[in-house]
Amino acid sequence: MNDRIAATPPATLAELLRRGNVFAEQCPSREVLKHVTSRWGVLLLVALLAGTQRFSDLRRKVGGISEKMLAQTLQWLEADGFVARIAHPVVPPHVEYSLTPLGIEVAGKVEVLADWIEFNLPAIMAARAARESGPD
Amino acid sequence: MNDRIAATPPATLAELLRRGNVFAEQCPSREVLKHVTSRWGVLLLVALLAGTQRFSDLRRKVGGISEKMLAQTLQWLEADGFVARIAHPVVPPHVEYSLTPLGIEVAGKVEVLADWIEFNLPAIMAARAARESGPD
DNA sequence: CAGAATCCTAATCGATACTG
DNA sequence: CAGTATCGATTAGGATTCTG
Repeated sequence: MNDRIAATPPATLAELLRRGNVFAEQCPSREVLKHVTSRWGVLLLVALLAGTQRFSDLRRKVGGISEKMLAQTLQWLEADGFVARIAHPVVPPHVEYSLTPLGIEVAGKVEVLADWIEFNLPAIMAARAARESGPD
Repeated sequence: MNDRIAATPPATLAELLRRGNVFAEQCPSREVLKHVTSRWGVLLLVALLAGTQRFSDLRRKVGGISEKMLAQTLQWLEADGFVARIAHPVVPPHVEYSLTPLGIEVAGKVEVLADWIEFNLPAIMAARAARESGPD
């Protein structure tokens, strides 16, 4: 990755940002992060934590997702090595999606974030309300 | 929140997805998640972990961000209670942004995710390469 | 059933210019 | 300096149709 900032030794994204470098946008990780944190990426990853599922299962489970977005997001995640796709060559096509070991890990991180937000929603909404009415 | 699924007792997003409900899209947490995982939201949160900073500092530090997006994203995060904005009423305007306690927490989760990706990029790229050439 | 292809709309983003 | 306003370009995303 980042050829031009390769000199910086042990740099996580966080490190880079703290230092002031931050042209990490030309780094592949930006792309991966985008897939993972995309609207449907988050939901699909968490949904797939429940185990192997078929295309239509996911479509039903995730809800408002269109076929197009489902297919596209699955392809992103597959290309990133997070999702494994297994197509059974039977007459009515049967394809199963599951998380790879790598995918299980990211999905875990995403789930932590999503759950934190869900859990802290009351506090968040409270802070929002307090700001609106309170300290004008 | 979610009036219609209020019956479900202790439901995290993950729980909802695993069960098959998942119409969490009409839930405020979807919005918060969107702000937090947005392209610039991620970067700003992590950047702000370094401490209080001014508008132009953030603009410089985050890099490719436009003024518009910086202002907008900061407003989102402020409205969600993650960022505190302090404007000093001096002649050349001086405004400082920092994370609230709540913001420090989410930023931490986001940082974990971002760092995981950064750290595992080699493995991700390897998986990608292997799939392209290998098991046709 | 799984998905590719097409078309189309609405939202997003970025650059520029302007204001207090 | 710290924004807001506006506009054009890009993109995400949805609905529909078609195929193996």
